[in-house]
Amino acid sequence: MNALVKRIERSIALVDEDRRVLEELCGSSRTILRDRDIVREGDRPDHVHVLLDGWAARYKGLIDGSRQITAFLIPGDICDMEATVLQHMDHSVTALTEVTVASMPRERLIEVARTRPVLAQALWFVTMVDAAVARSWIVNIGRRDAQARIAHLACELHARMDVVGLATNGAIDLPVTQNELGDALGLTPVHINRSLKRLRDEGLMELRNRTLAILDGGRLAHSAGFDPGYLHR
Amino acid sequence: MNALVKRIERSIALVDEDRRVLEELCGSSRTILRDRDIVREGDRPDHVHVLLDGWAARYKGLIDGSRQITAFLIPGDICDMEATVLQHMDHSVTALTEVTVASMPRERLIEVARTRPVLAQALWFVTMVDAAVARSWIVNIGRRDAQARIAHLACELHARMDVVGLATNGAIDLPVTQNELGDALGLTPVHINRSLKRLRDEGLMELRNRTLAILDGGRLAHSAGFDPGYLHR
DNA sequence: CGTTCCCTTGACACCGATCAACTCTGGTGG
DNA sequence: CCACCAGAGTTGATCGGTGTCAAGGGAACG
Repeated sequence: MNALVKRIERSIALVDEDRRVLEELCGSSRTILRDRDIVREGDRPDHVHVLLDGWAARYKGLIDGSRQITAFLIPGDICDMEATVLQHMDHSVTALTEVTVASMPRERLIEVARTRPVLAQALWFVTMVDAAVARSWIVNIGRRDAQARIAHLACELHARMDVVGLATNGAIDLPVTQNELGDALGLTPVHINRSLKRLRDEGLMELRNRTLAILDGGRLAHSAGFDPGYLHR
Repeated sequence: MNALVKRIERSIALVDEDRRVLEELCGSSRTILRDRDIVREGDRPDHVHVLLDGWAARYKGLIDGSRQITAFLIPGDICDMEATVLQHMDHSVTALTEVTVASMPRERLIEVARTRPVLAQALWFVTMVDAAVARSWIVNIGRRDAQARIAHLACELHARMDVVGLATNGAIDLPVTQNELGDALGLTPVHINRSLKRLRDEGLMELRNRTLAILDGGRLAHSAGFDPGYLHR
């Protein structure tokens, strides 16, 4: 089943007709290769993309060639809601793995939002959660040391994957390199590596073979100061 | 004139009736003292607050007693749009100065959004810009050193104040302590102070008597890697 | 005229960056 | 099947930006 629908129905009751309209909106999908951009800064896409499978990342590039990832996107996330109301994208979204995305025609989406209040509310909902996650990243990067930052991100991703049914008893697929983690957390890959080792040595979590295992969720969340309220499940 | 209306009309054309409805929504206003919270984490406010005058800040408190500011709010900004669709606030908003806020009844706001598509679009617009600013803060805190961070924030605030007509040739009122700047930028007040001194010594900007003077906008923006695109003016 | 914030400055400690080398793994082509 | 190679992970040594601690100065306010 469509990950977006699944995610929404965790929080908002849809009638059959809503669900049908939503799934029809996501009708046409295509696959994009790893390291390809799904949308790029400056674009004004006429379709809004929904991630159906795989991992993607929002990022902004800096003049010195580095980049900062501002969000990890998992199935059920919307890549470029911005495109509906703003003139152009102010950041890019890239595929971290091979992904499949659905394309919702922009005009049709706007019309649906106008004619089906519950779906409009659902779109508001996912947008606001997205913003809440961004704010929590500011807190994470601004106030926590490397180890807690990684731990907090692990908790967030596990919780979000759980919502769309992609978490199996304390483990998720996390096909993200240490380099990319560094770009997301404002740290160097070297330091990511050292901090992962400490988390592993302390029996809190383990990232190996592109899968993240939560070894002690309670202590991990505590050490990260993780409070899932902002995810609004 | 209402700062929210002014801000929206910079980007979206309103007919008289839209403007009238919007100003009526902002009809009842009150003033709140400095250091008082406007909304608090966990609240489910039945009114949505618009900042009409003064400065406020979104923040999240951490267990160790510190806090991270995730946004500065200026006239025309909405404090708690979250309240319209989510169960509860995931962060607090506090008054940095004495402020005056308008209270829009939640239900009435939702009804207006449903019946007046242009106003709905306007609400989307301010929400998306808010999110874009949050993402740019992630980049700022994640990738720039102290001096560039401060410079970038200065550029952002000047640009935003300009939109609502509160910037006068390179200077804005900025009634924010160095302590609060530290809470916003993930730095200690001591280091904020040193970095402000360097910015002053290099003739880039000056913060004194609660007013920010941009001395050399070009070099300041360059040193900060500031690209105003994300503000979508 | 004292008190309270806020700003300022110095000395020192430490977290994370940088630079560099090596290992491991999976994929590719001879 | 094996040799090679590129990307990713790992680890050590050293450097630098920022935090911490501490003390003092200045302005607003009762």
